[in-house]
Amino acid sequence: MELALSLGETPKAMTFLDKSQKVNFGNDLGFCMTLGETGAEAKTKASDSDLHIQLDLTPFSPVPRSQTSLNKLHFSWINENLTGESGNVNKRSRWVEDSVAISSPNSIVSSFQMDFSIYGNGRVKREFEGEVDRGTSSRASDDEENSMARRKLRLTKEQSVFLEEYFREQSTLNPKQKVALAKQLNLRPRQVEVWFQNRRARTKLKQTQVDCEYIKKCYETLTEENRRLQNELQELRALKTSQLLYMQLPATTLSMCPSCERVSTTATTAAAAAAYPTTACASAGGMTSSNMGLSLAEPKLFSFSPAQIHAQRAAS
DNA sequence: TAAAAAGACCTCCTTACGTCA
DNA sequence: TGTGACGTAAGGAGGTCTTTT
Repeated sequence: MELALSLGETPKAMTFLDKSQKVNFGNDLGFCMTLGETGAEAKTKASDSDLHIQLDLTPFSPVPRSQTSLNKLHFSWINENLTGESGNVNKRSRWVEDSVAISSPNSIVSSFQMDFSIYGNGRVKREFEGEVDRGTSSRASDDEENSMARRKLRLTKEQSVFLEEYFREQSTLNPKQKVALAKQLNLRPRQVEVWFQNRRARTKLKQTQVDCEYIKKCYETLTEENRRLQNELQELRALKTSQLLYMQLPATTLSMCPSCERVSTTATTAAAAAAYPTTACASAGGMTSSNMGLSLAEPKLFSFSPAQIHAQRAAS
């Protein structure tokens, strides 16, 4: 394990481009913390006597994973400052805000930035190089700047993880928190803001997908239930009809209207009167089950074939 | 005190870019 | 090496809310 701490005036303005010159840590993680202005500001103030402080921690000091959610990030410095001795997550927000509150434009603290460019596994992130290039390249043409403005900068894994952890606790940021987070992660406040906006959109999209799946399952379940109930209802109706005929109607009162060919009980019953209220049906000469040789005892009571009906008509 | 203007921030939609199979 | 799918950073439009004038 190696710890390198640099305090004091730097011979030149520090930029995060310098990390390419640092030790190759192999699988270890490099951690560069910088106090001072970086990027364009650092470039423009390179000749100033501003104090620049750079702290390199190589690699991360081991931190127990079990303390707080933040500890899982293995950002030891953050853990100490954001979670405090009690590990109370609420302290993080307070500290983040305080870090802004105590900042003044002229203080060293105000220009504090933390480089989260972790270059492990020999993989060098170029995002910040582009960021710095963009900021320091005052000689770039407007066209180049315009094209760079749209250039997409992927956040490092560590930045994303940290933002995710923060988002898990609160999905929105107030302006102070936004600025503080941006400073910690060496991002622009706008980037932090956009990240939270997109993150909320992703959360909402996922929730919508989950809701859709749930509603779809509910729909399928209800459709099946509805089909089952419809079948049951049909059976019950058939059963009820047959019971009514068996229990309430005499066998000889079943009749059929020759004109409309509908089967009914005799017109003298209330049920028949309700079923065939027209005088045509009532006076047309009903076809009784008795004169057709049918019996209510037979299930095929209502099964009159067209030939039967035709024969009955001809006879009448 | 009410109304208009300004600004910040949000959601929604879209675009552009980086990554990966 | 080229390509399409996918994830995501970022831009823009339009709405809402708060503050200022």
